[in-house]
Amino acid sequence: MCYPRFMFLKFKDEVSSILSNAVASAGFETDDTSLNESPHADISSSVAFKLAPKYRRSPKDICEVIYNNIKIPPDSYIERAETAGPYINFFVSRIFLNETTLRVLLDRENFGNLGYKGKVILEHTSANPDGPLHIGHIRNSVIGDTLARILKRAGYDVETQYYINDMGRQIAVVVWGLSNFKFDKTKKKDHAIAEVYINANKSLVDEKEHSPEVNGIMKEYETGNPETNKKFKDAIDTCMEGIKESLRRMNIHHDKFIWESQFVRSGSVNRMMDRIRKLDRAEIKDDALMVDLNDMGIQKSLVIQRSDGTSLYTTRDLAYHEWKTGQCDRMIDVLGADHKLISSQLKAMLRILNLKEPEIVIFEFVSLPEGSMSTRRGVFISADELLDEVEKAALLEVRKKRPDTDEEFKKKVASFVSIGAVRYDIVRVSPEKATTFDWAEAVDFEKQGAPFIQYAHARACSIIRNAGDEGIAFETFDPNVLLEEQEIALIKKLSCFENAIDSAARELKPNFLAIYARELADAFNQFYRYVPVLAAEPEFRAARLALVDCSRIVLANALDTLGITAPESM
RNA sequence: GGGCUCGUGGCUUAGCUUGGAUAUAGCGCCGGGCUUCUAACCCGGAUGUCGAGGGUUCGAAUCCCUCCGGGCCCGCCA
Repeated sequence: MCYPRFMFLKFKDEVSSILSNAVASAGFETDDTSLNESPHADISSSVAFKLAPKYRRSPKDICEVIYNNIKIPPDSYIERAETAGPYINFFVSRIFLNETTLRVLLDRENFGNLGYKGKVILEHTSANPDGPLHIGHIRNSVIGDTLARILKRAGYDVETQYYINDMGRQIAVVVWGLSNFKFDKTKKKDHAIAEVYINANKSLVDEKEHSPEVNGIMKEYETGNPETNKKFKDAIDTCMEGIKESLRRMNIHHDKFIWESQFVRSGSVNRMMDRIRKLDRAEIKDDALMVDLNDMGIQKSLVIQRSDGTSLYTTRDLAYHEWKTGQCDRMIDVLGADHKLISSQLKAMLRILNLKEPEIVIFEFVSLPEGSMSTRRGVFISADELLDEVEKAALLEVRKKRPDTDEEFKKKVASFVSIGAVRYDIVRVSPEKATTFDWAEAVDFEKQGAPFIQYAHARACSIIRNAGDEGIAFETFDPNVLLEEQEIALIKKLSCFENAIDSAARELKPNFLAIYARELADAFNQFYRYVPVLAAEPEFRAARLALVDCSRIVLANALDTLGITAPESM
């Protein structure tokens, strides 16, 4: 038996095509069927409004004429169409509902794969290795990792990269600091590096005579002094060990770590500068190489090469993107709002050079109630501290709610609940929203966050488990008996998973999926409350168990795509 | 000063790209529900000049303009 690949998306396509035909046979012309989601229907069209001015007739009138030309074939995903004043409302059919359940049970953990093809390189986090990740950095990490998971589920071959800015002044400060200040071996390594970095910065401000030493270190690294190289590598490896540990704790993995210095060493930065020098728009000003980007809407000239001949961050970033261009179909960079200007300069330069431009996902800053964070000044809340505190609060919660369980179970639950809560809180809000960190909110488990969704999944597992214990089978079932309002609402919601993945992948908006997951959990909880499963008559019981299994699968897929554990028990 | 961006009930927030039916949801508040598959749950209620003003439109939270407020950026830093 062969089921159509997409559920809700296919329904939408079918409505669109049937409506287009109806519009045409009614004698109207438009390429926009104006389909919208609506509380009044499964999908709704306001096409009559669009046609009204052109044909000088009332929307209601036009709507009526189009409606009379709608022909729904048998076996359609569309049950019926209705007019409601100027609107045409469409409703899904029994076939659609039945096939949705069968589709989920067939595809299982692959449900949601849209068959998109191509290689994507997604860069995220890329925090400077001068200290631990803080709560601003992990907004980048969580958005980036969730996007990578969404794109993977949609079918893309995704490679994630962490770009290590090892040639910046801040790393030179760390290297200088390591030979002048104590490295606290009792601390987690990235935190110990931060301590050195903060002390070094303080003394560089107080005792300005050390500043040339740092400049010297930087210069030696750019030219490639072996002894200096080793110092840099040791410092960075040390810090990255701690950063990777924090990322691992949050279920975040990078496929590759790319050092910006490799592009200097390989000569590709020099080749890039030579190539740019030959451009008509390039000019030498005070011995520095500049490019005029005024016609690209960027007033500021971009400096490509310093007057001493060395490269700049942007130049190296150009070489990095040139390198990526040859290896993928799409490049995505997740960057903080401070990179808005520089990323548009980068894109403009790549366009001029006829190279692939990255798609940039910008997220706004996370600040503390007292102001913005700074690793350099030591003003930040680390990801480790946040996770520790949230985990502590979660443990209290588990003790309260599951006093019957052993300590090991409680700790395990506290761990995945806290990580889920942190990830979900970050990913549920639009990246373009600037946020202020709030401890009370971070440790609040009352709100409908990740634990709400995880709990719905655990409930579904529990029913399946109980059915197994009682020897109740549901391999064969009749989906036609799923007629309760909550059952139908739940199946419709299951069918929208593909839609959620599709729009999140298309628009690079991970928050779409976060909202979907919450709505799915909501639909399942209502079903759970009103529709008995194990206590129902056998034919209903089998179909409902199948629906519970579908819910379990899609909840698990949604949680997995959000990088959050889908627990069997909590 | 210039550029970009955000402003939606007490708080957090969806929708804005592509204008359409009573503006989404959560927290908190008020009231109800555990002899029933895990109550980290469910149900009901109160709470909105969608920052302000103007414009376009049959119709604006959504598009345009002005203003106000917050954030970010404007280095031969990264």
